[in-house]
Amino acid sequence: MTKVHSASETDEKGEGFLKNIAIDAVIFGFHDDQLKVLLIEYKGTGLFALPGGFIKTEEDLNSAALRVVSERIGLEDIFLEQFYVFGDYSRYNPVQFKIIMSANGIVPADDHWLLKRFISIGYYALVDFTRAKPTPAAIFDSCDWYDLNNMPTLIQDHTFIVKKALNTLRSNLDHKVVGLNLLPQDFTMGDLQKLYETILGKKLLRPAFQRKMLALGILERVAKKWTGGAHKAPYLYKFINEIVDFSSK
Amino acid sequence: MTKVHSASETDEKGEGFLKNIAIDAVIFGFHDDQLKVLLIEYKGTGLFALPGGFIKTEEDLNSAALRVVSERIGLEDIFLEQFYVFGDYSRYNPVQFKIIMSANGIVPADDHWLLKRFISIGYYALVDFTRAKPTPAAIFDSCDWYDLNNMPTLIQDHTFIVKKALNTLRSNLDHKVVGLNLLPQDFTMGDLQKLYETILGKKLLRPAFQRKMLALGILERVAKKWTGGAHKAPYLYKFINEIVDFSSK
DNA sequence: TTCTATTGTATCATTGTGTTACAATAATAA
DNA sequence: TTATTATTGTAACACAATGATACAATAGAA
Repeated sequence: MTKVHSASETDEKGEGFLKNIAIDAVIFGFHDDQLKVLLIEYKGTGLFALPGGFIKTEEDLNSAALRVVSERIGLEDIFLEQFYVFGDYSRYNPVQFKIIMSANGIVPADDHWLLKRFISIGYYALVDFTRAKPTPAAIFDSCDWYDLNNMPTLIQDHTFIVKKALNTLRSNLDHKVVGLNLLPQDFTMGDLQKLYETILGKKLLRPAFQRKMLALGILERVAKKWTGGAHKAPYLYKFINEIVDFSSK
Repeated sequence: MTKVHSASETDEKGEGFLKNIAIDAVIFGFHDDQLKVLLIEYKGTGLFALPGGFIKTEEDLNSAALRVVSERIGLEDIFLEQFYVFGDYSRYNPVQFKIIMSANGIVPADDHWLLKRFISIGYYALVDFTRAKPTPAAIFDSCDWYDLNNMPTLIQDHTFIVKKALNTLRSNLDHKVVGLNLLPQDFTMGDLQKLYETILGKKLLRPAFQRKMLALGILERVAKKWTGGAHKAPYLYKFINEIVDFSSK
């Protein structure tokens, strides 16, 4: 939920946005053998949250989600997918939003639209860490990457939302080509394996992993090789085309 | 979308419900070797649609979905799961709802809440056909089962929603025990195989199917046998406990 | 008792995966 | 130049899962 970045969103009635519906985005990156999540911090509150936003009156839901994510990281080519809708009544807690608005000099009326109950549609995004440019909105103190297992406390049920997003990512690992979106253009088989191991939270056997990945037929060896340490140079790979889902196999 | 069954839902402002959010339910049943879907017909319009409803102000989203489904089939023990949120702006078409309301003697003002744009949260349900009791609401002419591949034309994007629900069901077939919810208490291995074949839309090999199902360890042989034709009597099985998801395997 | 249709399962081939082993190689050091 | 070392690429084997065929068991009908 609840990036409040434009004048219209602080409007008492929320004209121009759909009521009672928010989008929360779990944006995953991968760097230094760590899964990262993008979090924002509301100005002057010390409150951390997932990036989020609302749906404009004439905007497609998925477009709204893409807008919310790309505003935060400055990229357009993003893997983005709905994973769950969070709609328990117990999520409803207007107090925190009063604090956030107060810290921005807004004293909302009790029937301000942002203090109403919201159903939140959860999206998860996979982005290339090396190209993403975390960009805070006006009412954020910060917008940055955090290690998945070293996050600050988040508002509402956002920690749970991250957990659920990770579970979705894990179970999609067999069906979708995840690396395509989390790794730079070229990468070694070791890089890819590290990514998988980090997402799954367990070690994989190298020969079996390599054999399986090559058998998928979605990797292409780039003729170039790596330079670096005192050992055999690994191949660099890239993904062949835009095949993203191969669940039919 | 858009079962209009209580006085409050025809209220101009939609007091008591969340705005801009609807629930659409794809309720699957299985009978005569056919997958069935429950459809409703709006009174005096010839318009067919999925059963649906809205979320009460203090109601959990999933509870609302359960309420919507159980009101239609009179069962409480239902497998029910979110599968997608339909939120394209092109879904928005208030004309059909004017027709539906007119046919019920309501002439809505142009800003009637039901004529606003709705985001629809799609749920699919699996129910025991033999125990379900399709029950129309006051403003329906009918509420009945239809063969999945012989449905009438549906309003809005409801045909697409059914298609997407079926795809979800198919890809969940490996992870969830589907038969538990679509078959009566006791069934033969042939019944179970027919169900799988119907969902997947293709033939399966009998020995492999039987071996795999038995290996899952979720079936229990009921001592009784079948009586009927001029051949060996099959065993009757039932599902052991409430294991519904075994994706950890 | 014989015949027929269907069920339960054994069997074998093929494929996929876990595991170990080892040759190939890129830098460094002798 | 040659050995050393760390890592990569892949062969090879064992084992499990699955596709496919075959056949014995059996319930009713002829």
